Amino acid sequence: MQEYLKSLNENQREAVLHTEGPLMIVAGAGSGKTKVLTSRIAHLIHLGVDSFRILALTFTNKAAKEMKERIEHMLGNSEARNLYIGTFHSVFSRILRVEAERLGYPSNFTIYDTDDAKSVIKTIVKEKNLDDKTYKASVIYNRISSAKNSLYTYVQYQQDSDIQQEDARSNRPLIGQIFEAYSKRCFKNGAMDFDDLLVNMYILLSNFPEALSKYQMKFRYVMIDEYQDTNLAQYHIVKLLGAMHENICVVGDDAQSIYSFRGASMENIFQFQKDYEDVKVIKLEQNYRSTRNILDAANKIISKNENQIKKNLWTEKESGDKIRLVCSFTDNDEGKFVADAITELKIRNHQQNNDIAILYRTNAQSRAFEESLRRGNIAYKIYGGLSFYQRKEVKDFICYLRCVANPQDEEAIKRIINYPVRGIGNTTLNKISVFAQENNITYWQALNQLEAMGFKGATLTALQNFVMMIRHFQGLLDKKNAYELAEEIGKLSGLVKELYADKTVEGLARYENLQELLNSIKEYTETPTEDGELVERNLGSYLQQITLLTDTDNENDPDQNTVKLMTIHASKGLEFPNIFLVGVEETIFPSMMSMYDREDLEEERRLFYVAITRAKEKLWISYANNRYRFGSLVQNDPSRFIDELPAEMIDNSQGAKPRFNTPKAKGLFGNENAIQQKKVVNHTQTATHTATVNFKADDPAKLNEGMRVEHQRFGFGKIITLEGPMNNRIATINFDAPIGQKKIMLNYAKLSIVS
DNA sequence: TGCGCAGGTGTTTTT
DNA sequence: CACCTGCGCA
Repeated sequence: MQEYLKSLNENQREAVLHTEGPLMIVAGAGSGKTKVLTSRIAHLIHLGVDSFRILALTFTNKAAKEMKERIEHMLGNSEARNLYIGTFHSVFSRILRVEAERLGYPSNFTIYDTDDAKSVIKTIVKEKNLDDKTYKASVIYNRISSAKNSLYTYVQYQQDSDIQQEDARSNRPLIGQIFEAYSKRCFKNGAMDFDDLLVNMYILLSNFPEALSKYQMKFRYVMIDEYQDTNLAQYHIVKLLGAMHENICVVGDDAQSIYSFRGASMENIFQFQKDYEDVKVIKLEQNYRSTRNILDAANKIISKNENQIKKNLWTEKESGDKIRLVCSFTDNDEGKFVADAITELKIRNHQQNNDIAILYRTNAQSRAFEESLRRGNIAYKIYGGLSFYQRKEVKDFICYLRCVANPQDEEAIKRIINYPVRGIGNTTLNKISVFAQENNITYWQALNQLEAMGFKGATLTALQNFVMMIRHFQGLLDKKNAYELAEEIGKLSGLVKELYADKTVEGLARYENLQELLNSIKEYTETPTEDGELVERNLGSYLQQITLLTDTDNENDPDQNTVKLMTIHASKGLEFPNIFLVGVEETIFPSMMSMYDREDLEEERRLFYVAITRAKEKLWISYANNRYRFGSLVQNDPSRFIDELPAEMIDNSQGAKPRFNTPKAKGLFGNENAIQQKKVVNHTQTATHTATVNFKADDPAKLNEGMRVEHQRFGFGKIITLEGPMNNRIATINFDAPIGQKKIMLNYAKLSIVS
C-alpha cells in the first residue's frame, strides 16, 4: 500500500480511493479533511492522471497554498505545480483573463474591491441626484451583491416583483436602476467586482459552448473545499464544469456553514445529493484535534440546531481539561485576564505565543486585548481589518499601476489625478465626468480631448502634464518589467518624494509600506512561473492577484512567534492548542442583528461551534458584565450559548456564574454612580416575554421619562431616566418582575409606547 | 485649494 | 469612542 494510504482511517481511505463519479465528503470539524483532499489528489497523480487536469477550488488563498504545499511534499516532485489549485475568485480571474474578449472585457480588466465598488455606487447616486442617506453605498452594494450571487441580472432585478416591493418598502425603489447604471459603468471601466468574477465565469460557461467544452475537457477532476459555503453562482459553475466527466468531489460540513450573509447556502449540500443519481456520500466522524471535553461540548451545542445533517463526531483522545468559563467586570478586565492567563500558560505550561489564539465575534473587539497584551509584553498579531493593499498610500500607488495597465479604469484615474497635488480640483473633475457621460466615452478618452472641453491656462497645463505622464508610463508597458515600471512611476509621479518628505512617525510608516510594495512587485517579477500555463507574470496579472489577497494571506514570516487575534470567521480551518473565546455576551454573540430570527440564530450557533472546535487542548470562554460600545457603557447578559454548554464540562472557578451573574463590583470604576447596579437576572427567564401581537416599535425620539413601554424581550416597564445624546440614547427602565431595572440602548432595542 | 473644526454616525461576519 | 463628512475660512 502507498505510504499516503497507510496513515488514513477507513472512511478517509474510501474517500481517497473513490476517484470516479460524484462524491460528497461530509467532514466534521478536525476530521482530517485537508489530509483527505491532498491524499486524494496525490492518489490521482499516482494513478497517472495528468496534473494539469485537476482543479481544486477553495475559499481562501491560505487553504489553497497549504494544499499545494502538502501535495508537493507528498509527491516529492514538481508535478504539484501544474495543478489548478486556488480560490474560486483567483482561478476564475485567471480564466477570465484568457477569455475576456468573448465577454467584451479587456484582458487587463481591473478587479474592483469593495471600496472601489462602493465608490462607483456613490458616484452614480450623486449623478442621479438621489439622497445619499437613503441610498447608502453599503446598502446598495449589499443588495447588488446578493442579487449577483443568485445570478440575477439587473433586468431580472427590475422585473422581480418581490424585490421591487422590498425596495419600495425600504423607501429605495430605485436600486434596480442604480444596479443597471453600476453594471454598465463597471463594464465601461473594464472592471469586474468580486461577484462579477463568479457571474462572468457563469456567463462564459453557459453562453459560449466552445468555452464550456474547453474547460470541461480540461478539468477532468474537480474538487471543492468548504462546499457548505458556496453560493448559487458557485453551485451552477461547479455543476457546469463537472458535467462532462462528473468527477466532482465536494467536501463540506453543514455545521460549519457561517457565510450565509454572503449568499452561501447550505442547501447546496442537499442539492448535490439530488443532482447525481450515483452520488457517493462518505462521512468523516473521527475528530483528531480536540480533547473529549471540548468535542462533547461542541456536539452538545450543535445538537440544538434543527437544520443539520446528523453526525456523530467522536475522538479517541482523553477528556482533558474542563472548559474554563470566565466572567470579568469590564471589557478591560477581560483583556487583562487574558493577558495574565497567557503569561501563566507560557510559564507553567511552556506554551509558545504561537500556540495561542484569541477569537472574537467582531473586529472592533480586538482593542482591549491589544492594550493588555502590549502592556504584558506579549507579542501578538491581529488578522483581519485592512489588507496591506487597501492602505491608503499603497492603494494610491496601485491606482497608478491600474490606470497604466487599464486606461479605462475611471476609479483609478480619479483617485490619482490630483495626488500628489497638481492643481486639478473638484470642479475640473466634474466637468470631465459630465463630458465623458454626455459623449458616451470613457474618462480617459475625455482626458484626451482637453481642448474640446474648453480648459484653459493653468488647469489645461496641469491636465496635459498628467495625460502625458500616464502616456509615458503606458509606453513603457512593453519595454520594462513590472518592477522597473513601478520604480519609474514612483519617481516621476512624485509619490515617493511626497511620502519621503513626511518625517512624522506615520509618514515614515507610509514610506516603508511603499517600499514594501515595490519589493513585493520585484519579488513577483523575479519568481519563475509555477502556476500552470495560463499565468504571465506581468503588471496586469500582478494587479489581479493582489486585489484578491486578504490580510490573512500575506503571512510574510510565519516563524514569528505571536499570539493570534482574529474573528471567528477568520479562524475557520485553523487550530490552536489554546483558545480564548472572548466577548461571549448577548447582543455581541449572538449578534444583535441575528437574535430575532431562527435561521440567523442557528448560524450564530454554528459560529460558536466553529469557535469551540478550533481548540485542541485548552479552551477559555469569557464574557464581561460591562463594556464600552459606541463610547458609552453598556451591560450585556452572558450569551445564551453559555447556558447551552454541558455543566459537567465547565470549570467555573474564575468567578463566572452563567445563571446568576452578579458583578463583583469593588470600586474598579471611578464613577460608580454611572453604573446601575445590575439586577440578578436569569436571562433564560428574560426571554420568556412574547411581544404583543401587534407590537410596533415607536420612534425613540417620542419617548419620555415616566412612560410605560413594552420591550420585545423584557416585557412591560416604566422609563425612569433617559440620557445620552440623541444618536445614542440610553433609557433606564424599571421592568415588571422578574426582570427589574435595566439600561437599554435605544439604538438597538425596540420599544413600543403603552401609555 | 487646503486645512481645521464641529457634528454626525456607526459595528456583524469577507472573497 | 473613533472615524468620516461637510462646511467655513485663509
